[in-house]
Amino acid sequence: MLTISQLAGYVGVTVRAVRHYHQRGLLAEPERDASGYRRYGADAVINLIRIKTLADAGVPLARIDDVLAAGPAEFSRAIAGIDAALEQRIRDLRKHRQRIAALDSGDALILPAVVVGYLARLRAIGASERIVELERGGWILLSARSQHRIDEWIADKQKQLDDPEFRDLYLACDQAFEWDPADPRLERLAGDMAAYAARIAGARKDWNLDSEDMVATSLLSAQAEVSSPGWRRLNELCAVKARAAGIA
Amino acid sequence: MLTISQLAGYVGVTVRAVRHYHQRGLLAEPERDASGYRRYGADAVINLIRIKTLADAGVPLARIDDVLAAGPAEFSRAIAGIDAALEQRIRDLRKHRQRIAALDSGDALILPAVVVGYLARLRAIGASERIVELERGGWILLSARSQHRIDEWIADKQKQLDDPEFRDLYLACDQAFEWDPADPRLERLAGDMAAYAARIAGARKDWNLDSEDMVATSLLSAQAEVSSPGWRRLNELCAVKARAAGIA
DNA sequence: TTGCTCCTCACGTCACGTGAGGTGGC
DNA sequence: TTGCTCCTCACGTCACGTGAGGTGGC
Repeated sequence: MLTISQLAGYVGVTVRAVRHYHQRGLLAEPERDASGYRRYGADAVINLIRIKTLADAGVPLARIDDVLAAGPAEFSRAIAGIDAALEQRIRDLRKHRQRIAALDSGDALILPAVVVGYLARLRAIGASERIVELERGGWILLSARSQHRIDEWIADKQKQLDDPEFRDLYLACDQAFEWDPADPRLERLAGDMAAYAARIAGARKDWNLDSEDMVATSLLSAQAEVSSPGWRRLNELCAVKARAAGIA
Repeated sequence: MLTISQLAGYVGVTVRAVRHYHQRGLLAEPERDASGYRRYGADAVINLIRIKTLADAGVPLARIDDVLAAGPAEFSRAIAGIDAALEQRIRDLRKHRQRIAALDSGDALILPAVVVGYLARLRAIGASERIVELERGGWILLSARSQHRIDEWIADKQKQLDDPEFRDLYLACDQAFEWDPADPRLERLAGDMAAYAARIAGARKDWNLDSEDMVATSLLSAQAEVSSPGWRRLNELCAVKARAAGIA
C-alpha cells in the first residue's frame, strides 16, 4: 500500500492536488491506517493517472468526472473531442508564436495589410515620418470603428496617390507643418488646393458619403490639426477659398 | 475616439478585461467624456494589442508589465524567452495527445514498458487473466514505491520464466486458485515447489536481498493470498515443507 | 529528541465572470 | 419611453497554493 506522497510522487501531482480530487469526489477516499493516514492501492494509481492525464490536457475537473463515469463508447467519443481540442490549442499556440514575433516589427498586428501598404507608399513618395505617424493613428481609430469600410477607403486613397498633382499637394501640406502661420507659401498652397478641388469636383459628384465616411474624414482631419500653427492657418485659408468658390 | 466596447471589440478582448487591465495599472486610464465614459485613442489600441498578444501567449499579467516597460534589447530577450516557452508548450501538448490516446489502450501509461512486456509474456505462456491482473496490481504498487529497482526485478522474473520447470509450477499455482483446500493436488504441488526451491537454492546463495526486495516480495505474495482458499492452503503446505527442509 | 510525513481547516491567488444597482445617449 | 452602453462596487469561479496548528513514525 502507498502513502499519499508516494502516490502523488509516482503519478506526478502534488499531495494537495490528490486531497483536492478527494474533496471534489473525483478520486475515491481510500481506507485509513491506524493513525488516520490514507493508504492507497493499485486502483488509486490507475484512477489518478487517468485524472492527471485528462487534467493536463486541459479538461475541467467537472468534465473529467463525466468522462471517467462514461461507458467505453462515450469515453472514446469524449477522448476524440479532447484530442481535437488539443490539436486546436497547438494551432493557436503556433499563431501566438507568430504574433509574438510580430510584436517586434510594428504595424502588422495592429493594422489591416492594406493600410500598412498605404503607409509604406506614403513613405516611398517622400512623406515625413511625422505625417505617416499621424495617418497611422487615424487609421487605427478608423479600423477599430469601421473595419468593414477600410478596404474601400484605402482604395480611394491609393487612387488619389496615383495622381502626380495630388502627390505634390500632399507633400506640400506635409511640409507646411513647419511653416510659420505668416509664411506667404501658405496662401499659394491654399489656392492650389482649391483649384485642384474645383477641377475634380465633377468626378466626385457621384460619391456617396454616408455618416461613417463623415466620421472617417473628421477623424483624419482632427488628427491633422494637432499642434501645428502652420496647419491651422492652412485650414483657415482653405475654408475661405472654399466659401469664395461656393463649394462649402 | 473609441468607446470601451469599440476598443475591446476591435482587439478581441472583453470589456471587463479592459477594465481589469486598468485596475492592474497595465493599461493607462484614458480621458473621460462629459458623461464619465472612457474615450480611447490610437495609443490605447496599440497597447491593448500588445497586452492581449502577450496574455494569449500565457505571459502572466505581472510579467507583461515588466516586458512592456523594458527597453528594446530587454524586450527582444523577453520575447525570445516567451517564444521558447510557447515552443515547449506545443511539445507538451503533443505529448498530452499521445497520452490521451493511450488512455484507451491500457497499461502503457501506468506501468514501465518492461512490466507491460512481462505481463504480456505471462499471457503468452497461458497464465489466466486473473493472475495477470493480480501481478499487474502488485507491479503498480512496486513501481510507485521503488521505480528504480523495477528493471532489475523484472529481469529476474524474466530469467525465471526462461526455465520450463518454473513455468509449469507457475501455471500450476495459477490453476490452484480454483482448487478446494482438500484437493490432494495441492499436497503434490507444494512438494514439487519445495523440490524446485531446494534445487535452485545453490544458485540463489549469492543474491543480495535488501529491505526493498523484502517489501517487493511481501507485496506480491500479499496480493496472491487474496480471496482463494486453495491458495491459502497451498501457502501453509509450502511453509511446512520449507521448515521440514530447514530452509526457512 | 529531531526531522519528516501526515492530518484538517481555511484563507490566498490568478484573471477575469457575473450580477447588483444606477445613469446617460438615441 | 424603450433598449443599449456605460459606470462602480463587490462577490463568485477554477484549481489548487500556502500557511496555521497539531499529531504520528523513525
